[in-house]
Amino acid sequence: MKSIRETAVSFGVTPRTLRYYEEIGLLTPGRSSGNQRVYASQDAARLKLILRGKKYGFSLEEIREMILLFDEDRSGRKQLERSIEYGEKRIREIETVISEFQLLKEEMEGWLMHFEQKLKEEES
Amino acid sequence: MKSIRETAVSFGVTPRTLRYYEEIGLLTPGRSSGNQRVYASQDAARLKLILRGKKYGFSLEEIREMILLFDEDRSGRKQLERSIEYGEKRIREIETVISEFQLLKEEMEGWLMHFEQKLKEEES
DNA sequence: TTTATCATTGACGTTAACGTTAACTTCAAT
DNA sequence: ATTGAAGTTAACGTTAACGTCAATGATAAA
Repeated sequence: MKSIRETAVSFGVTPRTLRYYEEIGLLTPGRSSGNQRVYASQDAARLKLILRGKKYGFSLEEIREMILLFDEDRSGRKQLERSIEYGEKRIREIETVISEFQLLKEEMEGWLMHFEQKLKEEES
Repeated sequence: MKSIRETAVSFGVTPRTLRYYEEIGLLTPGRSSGNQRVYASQDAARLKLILRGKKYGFSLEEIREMILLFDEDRSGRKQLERSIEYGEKRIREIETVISEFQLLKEEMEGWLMHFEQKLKEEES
């Protein structure tokens, strides 16, 4: 059971971020006798999931939808499969970005060779 | 020579976007006798560059800096060496981005497996 | 020439994801 | 018991990248 600051520090975020995530329904930590937030391991696990999702370019709203679908639909797996498909679509998009960057890199290398050639011409 | 709407439509953006890009110094189209913006092929080329940069996740500010550097390099032909140096730096940066994206893709596949595993647990 | 669009500048509105401040309350250590 | 750090809610502030008027001028089609 950790406090809000301990949790925040261990995940590299601010307390405000944790309160905000709770505000939009992404986290639901417990409360102490004095009404202070207490974060259990399940909360930490969910936070880890959220931060990973963010890293992968999902908006908090998208992450919320995926988590809610998962929570609400434990018996019906149809929605869950759709969540997975959604993620796989994202992966394919990333693959596209990678290949485009590779193209850009090759373009730039060609552009550079043009100048390197000019430089050599001036040396001679 | 195209009007603002023609240009916007052909690039899939709105006129507001083009005015905004001009406002922050990303585009500098000419003006007609009646003070209306006219977009030449150079402007279209630059717009293409901007949109490609956006697609790769660069902010407009980052794109602005890159374009300014690019312009400096092109006008100062005496600084060929520095141009090449800059280009090589950019290529190394792009290589970093590519490898980061590849890592991201792998991690994301792991993230999805979290859901897929839960799916299998429900099956049993 | 008269519409019917289209364009211009200026200014305020919008959304996401928090930051910041205020005015308290609770906790931990002395 | 006191004090200083940390927590609470509520509400307003911030930034990027435009969206959306409003008032007015320019242009193209019939």
